[in-house]
Amino acid sequence: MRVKEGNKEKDILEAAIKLFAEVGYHKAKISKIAEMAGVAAGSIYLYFEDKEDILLKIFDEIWHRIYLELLKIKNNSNLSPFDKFDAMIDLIFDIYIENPNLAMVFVNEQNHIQRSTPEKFTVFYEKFLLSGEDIIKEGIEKHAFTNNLDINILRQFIFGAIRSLLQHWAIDPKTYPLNKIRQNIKFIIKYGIEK
Amino acid sequence: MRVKEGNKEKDILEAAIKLFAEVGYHKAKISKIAEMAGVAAGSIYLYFEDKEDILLKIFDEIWHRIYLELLKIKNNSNLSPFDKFDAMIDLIFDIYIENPNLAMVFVNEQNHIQRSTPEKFTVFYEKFLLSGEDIIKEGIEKHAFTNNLDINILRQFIFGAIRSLLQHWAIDPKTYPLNKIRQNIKFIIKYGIEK
Amino acid sequence: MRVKEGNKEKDILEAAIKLFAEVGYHKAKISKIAEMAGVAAGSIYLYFEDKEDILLKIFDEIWHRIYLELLKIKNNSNLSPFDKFDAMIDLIFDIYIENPNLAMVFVNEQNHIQRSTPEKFTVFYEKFLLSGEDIIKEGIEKHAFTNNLDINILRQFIFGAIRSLLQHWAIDPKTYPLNKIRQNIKFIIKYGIEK
Amino acid sequence: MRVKEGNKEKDILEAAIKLFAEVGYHKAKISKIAEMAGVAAGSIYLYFEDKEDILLKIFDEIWHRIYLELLKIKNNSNLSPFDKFDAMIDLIFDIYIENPNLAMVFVNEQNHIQRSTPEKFTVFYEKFLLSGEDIIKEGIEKHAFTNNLDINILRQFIFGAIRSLLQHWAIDPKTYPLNKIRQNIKFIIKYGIEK
DNA sequence: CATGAATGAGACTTCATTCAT
DNA sequence: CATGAATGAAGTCTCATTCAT
Repeated sequence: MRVKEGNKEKDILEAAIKLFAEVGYHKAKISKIAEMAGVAAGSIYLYFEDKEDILLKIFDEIWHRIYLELLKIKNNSNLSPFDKFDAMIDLIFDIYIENPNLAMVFVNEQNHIQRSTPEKFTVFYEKFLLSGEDIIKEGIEKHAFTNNLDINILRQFIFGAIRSLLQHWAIDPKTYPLNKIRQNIKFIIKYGIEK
Repeated sequence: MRVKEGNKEKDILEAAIKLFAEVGYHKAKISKIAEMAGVAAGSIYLYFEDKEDILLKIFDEIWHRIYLELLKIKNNSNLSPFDKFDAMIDLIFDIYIENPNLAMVFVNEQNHIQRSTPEKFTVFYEKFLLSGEDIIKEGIEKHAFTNNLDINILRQFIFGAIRSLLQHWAIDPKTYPLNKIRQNIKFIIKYGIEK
Repeated sequence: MRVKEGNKEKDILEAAIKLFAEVGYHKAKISKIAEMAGVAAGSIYLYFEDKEDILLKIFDEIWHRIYLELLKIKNNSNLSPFDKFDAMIDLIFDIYIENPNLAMVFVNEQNHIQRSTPEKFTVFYEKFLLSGEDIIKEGIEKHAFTNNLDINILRQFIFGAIRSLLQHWAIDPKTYPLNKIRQNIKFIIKYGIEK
Repeated sequence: MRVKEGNKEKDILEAAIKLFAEVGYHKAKISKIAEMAGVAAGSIYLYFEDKEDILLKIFDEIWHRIYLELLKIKNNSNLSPFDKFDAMIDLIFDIYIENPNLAMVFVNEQNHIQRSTPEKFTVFYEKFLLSGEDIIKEGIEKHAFTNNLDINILRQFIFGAIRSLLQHWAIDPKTYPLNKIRQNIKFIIKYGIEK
């Protein structure tokens, strides 16, 4: 009959996302996360192995959600390759509109965590990439997308660009309004800059 | 006996670039940098204010060089907008081909340092961005580039994409060969993926 | 439903003996003892004041049993001084044959607990020593034992030797088989090593 | 031209011996050792890997010294088996007379450290035991010592007894004066208690 | 009596930085 | 200028103990 049933882990995760977003993973102190989550410092270790495990679980959650959504898009036979492509871009944006702090953590710490403990990094990231690849492949096969491009490179190109822009939006939303970013990204990737 | 004179600062900088590339800024120890540079740990503080100052100077040097090169390109009236655009892409690539470790530091730590002490961050980065903007503006004015895009967004789009790809190349050069990356980037940005 | 009644304290004590034997007092965690005893961690504090109290009660039980047995031996007028001496040695061995883990705790932790909280240490230890002293005194008075020796020293000599050997037996029973140890101890103490 | 050359490590070791003797290894805090040694807490880690390494080095030093002395005794062809035996007992006593605190650490912590990290435990202990064995073997071969005893058991018997007595002496030197202990030990081991 | 989630004091250890030489 | 031993603040994590249920 625990009153807070299932809430402490979430509280900690949310506090961590907020603090990681504000000061970065390395400057975020466990004691501060605990304070923000309204729990004792030691309690964090009831839910997480160590500090890095918090970050790992943040990414696991993000990528799990993104992956599941992308799967729906990929398997939706009513959508054209370009529809799917647009939906894929929207997907990422939508999730981060919900939680701008998550965007910050996502863009700033993924490199760190992925290099630091690649073996523990969420499997959903890899699955997501593969599904994204499938969508692009389908576009090429259906002659909607050019076949002049390497899929690996294209994939990283797109996500690198998005990541960078989300980061700037999170810091300075006025110069980089989200809808404009979204439109611009879709436009460039489709048509390029050539007039 | 003046052979090494004036080299210590450079030695430290090079050692730092190497180590930051390998393990990241936060896990790089001053004592290790000193060892790699062949100087005493204390000597680092003769040339740099503190650990962050090393990173700051690395970025200052990079962006200074890039900026000066971009200025030449921008002011070269023999080049068409697309020539200038290509040259700008090449510029970044060329510098990192020289020093792959620099690429790693560049892509992994710029966010950190830029948010951590924005007031100290190199002025050349801003100058570089402005010059890049000028090149794009010129392209738009000369009706070479589309005017459907926001310049700020385009700029971050391009650099985000490049940064991400350089990072992947540094980790896994076989899957992401540099020349292919370069060609693909130029192609997408110009023409997009639509067939 | 009174089947287990009164057993929890014993369960905890047995679990503690096992764990203390395996990893030592300081590395034994209350939570692990609880798990091994099949009770909740908090329940341990219903039966014991604190962690040290568990150890105290283990020693209390051991020494109480040993003391009572020794009293019987001491007061058995049918036994010669050497019979009593042998019985005293056997007594200790017999108790530890029953429970090797107890031997480990006994030999490893007695020093610690005796120094840490001497005021709480079991009274039966002191009583045991006094009874042992009586047996030796009787042997001297009856001219069975030499009177060249200090009783205090002899007492510690014997128990130190036994403790050390029990410890080695517990770790490596093949090199130190219990019966051989027992015989050897009796022999040395009686006759010494001189041929 | 360091003033304190080579002294800090010794200061720390001596402070650690003192504190380990007083409160035991587990209750001894690094910060307290540092304070007693007159160094900063962090400085301890310039000389020792971690807390356990301090204990390891204490034992390494003790056993190294004992072993070297025992070697001299063993190889001294002027000594009879009993002379050698007596010298061996004296050896241990002499070293601990110099430093009673060392005796405490020796008797209280050897079990702990030997079980905790046996792979790191000093090699000199093993060498010492082997040399001690040789002396006993020689005594048996020369028909000075009885051949009714197992060497392994005898060896542990002797050292267990000595260790226990040293411990009591360290706690309560009046009841257990060192010379008396020494004499008694030699007597019992030679002749036993039988009159 | 029993539980076990929660606590929080406290320990070890790291490492950027200093400063006497 | 150069050194590198020394510093000590600060951070992560552990675990005996408590207490609301």
